[in-house]
Amino acid sequence: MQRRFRLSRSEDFKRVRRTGKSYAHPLVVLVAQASESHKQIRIGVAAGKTSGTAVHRNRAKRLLREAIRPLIPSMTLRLAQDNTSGWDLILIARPALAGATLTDTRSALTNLLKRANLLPAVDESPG
RNA sequence: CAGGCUGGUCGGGCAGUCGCGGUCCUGCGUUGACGGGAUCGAGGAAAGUCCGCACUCCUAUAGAGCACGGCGUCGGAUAGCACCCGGGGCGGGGAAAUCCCAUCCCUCGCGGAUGGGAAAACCGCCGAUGAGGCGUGAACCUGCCGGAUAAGGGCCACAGAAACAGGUCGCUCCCUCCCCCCAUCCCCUCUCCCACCGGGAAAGGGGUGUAGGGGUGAGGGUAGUCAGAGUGAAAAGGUGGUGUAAGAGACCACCGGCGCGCGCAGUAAUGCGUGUGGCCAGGUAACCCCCGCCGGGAGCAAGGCCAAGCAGGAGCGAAUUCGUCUGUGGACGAUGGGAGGCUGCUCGUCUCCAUACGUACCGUUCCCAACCGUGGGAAUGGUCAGCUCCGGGUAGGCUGCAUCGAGCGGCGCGGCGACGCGCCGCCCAGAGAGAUGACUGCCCAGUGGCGCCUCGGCGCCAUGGACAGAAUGCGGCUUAUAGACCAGCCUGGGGU
RNA sequence: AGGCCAGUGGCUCAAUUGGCAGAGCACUCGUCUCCAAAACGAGCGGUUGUGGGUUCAAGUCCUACCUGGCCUG
Repeated sequence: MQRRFRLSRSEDFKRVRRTGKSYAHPLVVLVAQASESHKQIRIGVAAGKTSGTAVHRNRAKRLLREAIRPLIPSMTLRLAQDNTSGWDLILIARPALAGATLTDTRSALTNLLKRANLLPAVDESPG
């Protein structure tokens, strides 16, 4: 995931965390909010101190980025279908993510994105 | 072969696919939220932040004093360092294996577990060289380091007479008093001898007590003394003797410690030897303190630059008439005027202002009323178009900041070493919600299982790689770390 | 990045100049009660966060580490 698709501003994080809608999973938490200022998907990744030391925090964030990377084209397709505006997403790692594999994380993310109505429900093979 | 210690190196490798960040180059009928290529991309600790620096600001080549803090054996190394290197002193640790014995267990053997012990030689230490004693004695590792004579203060619980110094108990000496014993003297009784006036000897009892000797007890002393006094972590050198009224380093022999002098070794700390002196010299300075040395403070979220905006500050700053309506407070319109925007300037156009300053608004102080909110009065200060200049802090962008450095690698030389010098070669991560990841295959250590035999090797299968992620940089230290390899040293056993 | 503080029984806290680790609540047992509660009495419960050091002696002093919390911009 290239850097320009990432959420990086501190005020953006605050706004999404305050007004966005959240979806929880034992491995990860998704917070999503529609945005009118741009027409794309921006994704921020966070791992708190409860995730462990710096090694574990970095590993959790890499895992989340690698897991959501193949799901971005489906989401853009879905947004093109709805002709809606852009979306800001935040993925927050939970402590159990340290022992998870890539496939576990990817299925968890697919589940969350379908619940958030950000993936085409008909498409059963993402990526 | 088994085990130990120390030092050093590495910290999985190769290939493929997808993905991320930096730099450079590059493509275009589409200059894009576009594509392509090359190259580079975590560590020995990046960590903790315990020290020392570079660099930046305060703020100026941080210079002096005080306070405060840190450090403190000697020499060296270094830009610097308290922790680096090499010495010195004092202290602590130092497995197992081998042999023997005891007990227990079992698959009964040259078995295992636990506990205890270990000769000679050699070595180390104590002991004047010795005799003797102690030690299964190693390699090696590790903690600490100014001053408590001869600046001063504090503290040393409990116990103990006493915690550092005079005194207490005690031991002596002297004086006084009481008592006892002995000797002298006197008297009485009995026995024996000479012998018959009597004398002598011995035993027992009593009395006297002046002078004499000894002992016990009590009281007292400007007396001597610290040998002894159960305690305690610690009690003023140790052992033996001389000596004395009693004692004591008071004196003597040997030894221990400290100070001073000399000689030798060493740059020095210090060590060894020797002479001498007096034993007055308890511990604690990781208690205050004294001596010597060092330190200005803050930190890359330091600091610099940029655009916009805001708080705030300073300054400039114009003043006409006419008409209509009216509740006479004002409102509207016109004319010209003022300030500014658009522009390089003029014209033009647009916005705002205007006798507006008052029965306005905002504060402060005082008085009155009121339960409060508040209201009334007085005094006093400020504001009332707009523009110009200065101008923050935070957030944002650029920078500091990623190639020139206390830099890295190799070789050689010097040094025990930390390290230094010379030559050659190289440029080596740089983000900013924070890049180095994921998957697959093979190999390499390691572990487990199975099979084969020459009994420690081979083959197959499965499993499988720790601690940990740069954020201004660097040098030490500390802490975490699966394992692998190399070198040196030491102990024990076996073979030759 | 820098600075500061704390860690003591299950919980909340004391411990003066280094000198026998304590209090309240909780728990257990007993008295009281028909039974509880309350009250009263007794008891249990500690490697003072961990390691090393100084000292005769460490909760206290020094040092290294671990955990938790707070402050500044």
